[in-house]
Amino acid sequence: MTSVEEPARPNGRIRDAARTKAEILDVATREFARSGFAGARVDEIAARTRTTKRMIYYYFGGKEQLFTAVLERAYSVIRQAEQELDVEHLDPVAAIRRLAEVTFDHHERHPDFIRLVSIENIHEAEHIAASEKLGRIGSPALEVIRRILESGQRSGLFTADVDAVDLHAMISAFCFFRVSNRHTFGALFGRDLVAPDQREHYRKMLGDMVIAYLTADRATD
Amino acid sequence: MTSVEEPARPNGRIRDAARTKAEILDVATREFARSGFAGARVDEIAARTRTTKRMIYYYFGGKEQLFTAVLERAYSVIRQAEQELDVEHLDPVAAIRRLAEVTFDHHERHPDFIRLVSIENIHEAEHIAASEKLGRIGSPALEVIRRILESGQRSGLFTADVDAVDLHAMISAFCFFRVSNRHTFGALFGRDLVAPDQREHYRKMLGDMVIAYLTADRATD
DNA sequence: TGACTAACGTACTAGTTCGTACATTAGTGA
DNA sequence: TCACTAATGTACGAACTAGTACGTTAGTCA
Repeated sequence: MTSVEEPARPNGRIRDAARTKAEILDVATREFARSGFAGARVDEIAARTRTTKRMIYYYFGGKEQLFTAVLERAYSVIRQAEQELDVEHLDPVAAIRRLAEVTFDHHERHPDFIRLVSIENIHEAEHIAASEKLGRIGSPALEVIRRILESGQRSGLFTADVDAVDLHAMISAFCFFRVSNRHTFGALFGRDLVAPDQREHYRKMLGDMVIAYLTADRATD
Repeated sequence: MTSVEEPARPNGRIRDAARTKAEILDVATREFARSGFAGARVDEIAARTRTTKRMIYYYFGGKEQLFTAVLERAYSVIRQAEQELDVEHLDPVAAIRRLAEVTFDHHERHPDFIRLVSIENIHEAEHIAASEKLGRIGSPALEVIRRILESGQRSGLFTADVDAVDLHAMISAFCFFRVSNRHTFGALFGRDLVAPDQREHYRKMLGDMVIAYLTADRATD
């Protein structure tokens, strides 16, 4: 019997379900984003955790459900960011530009999220479809866009025929592509779309594009 | 010894290197696009072919090189389509719109290509980097864009500060996202971006967006 | 016509990978 | 304080998977 004051946990074993669960999700997010669903290894995820593979199955049930949980958490982060959007006090043009910039920034700051969404699309969104939390959840940004658009159209600043979901798709497309296709685009055209010194350039380009589209007088056909 | 007239090849075995190779590439394209690189199974690809797994290794060397060969062929198809682009006789506005539409149509017609590119981005374009055929190949469309832009800017129709690669990225982003993110977008917002009855709508939207951006008078900062 | 080789097929293996049976312990409430 | 359970760890197995060793045959050219 050693008289040395041992730390309270001789085996280094602490119990903290919440921490363990969160740590698994953190590591799984990185691994799935890095290697795709099939490419990610359950053993590898476990190894990068302070716990064991057993715990992944204990808490999540399996690889598939783990990926779904990763997606659910990733989407909840973006939804939270969108909820903090505060642009209603701006005039429509400034509000839309601000919204586009926030979207732009979020995509840039969360490349792992972009990769997860790309991967989920390869799997035809089957995990989203199977998730109760994610089905048809929409996004807070959509409501904001709807209100800004309406205000801008009422005042005659914006062209009348633009739909909120379409505008959201347009903004997302630009932000998403820039990050998701960074590597092939860079390899083929020799230009890094995510280079730091190009950041302001593309941020402005997005805003200019959206505003130009919204304020152009289109020939009615 | 049967006296029945056997077909010329009693074992059904015909030799045709070109056909075998092409068939492997066809099947591999579908399988990689469907399941991703790690998710695709060499045995499955072989099974869907009239030949055997042995031939995949005989002609391509391995799974990795097979994927590279699939990518090379897929890119050569789009480059060929772009080379047939004939818009130089149009005025700049019409030419850009036409170019956008051709890009739009090509993306819609080749969803497997989109998926392969998404997958290659998950792998950070390592196969493109390793391929002699694909490194920095650019695209014929770029040269076309360059010429139209120059002409439009010279005549004062277009704003001066637009770069050809950037414009190509803008057009590609819209076309690519619509196909690549079809499933997650549909699941989250309940709208199918590739629904046939929405096709003309989005095609027009892309053209309007690009022309609006190119002809807008931007406040210089 | 017969020898040579490119093209092809079969059967197998070594290593991997998801998942689980079973054992153990930390905390907690009676 | 003790029993009970949620939380955790270990060891293992069945199935899969990329890749290969070895044998065979169709076409062609000397």
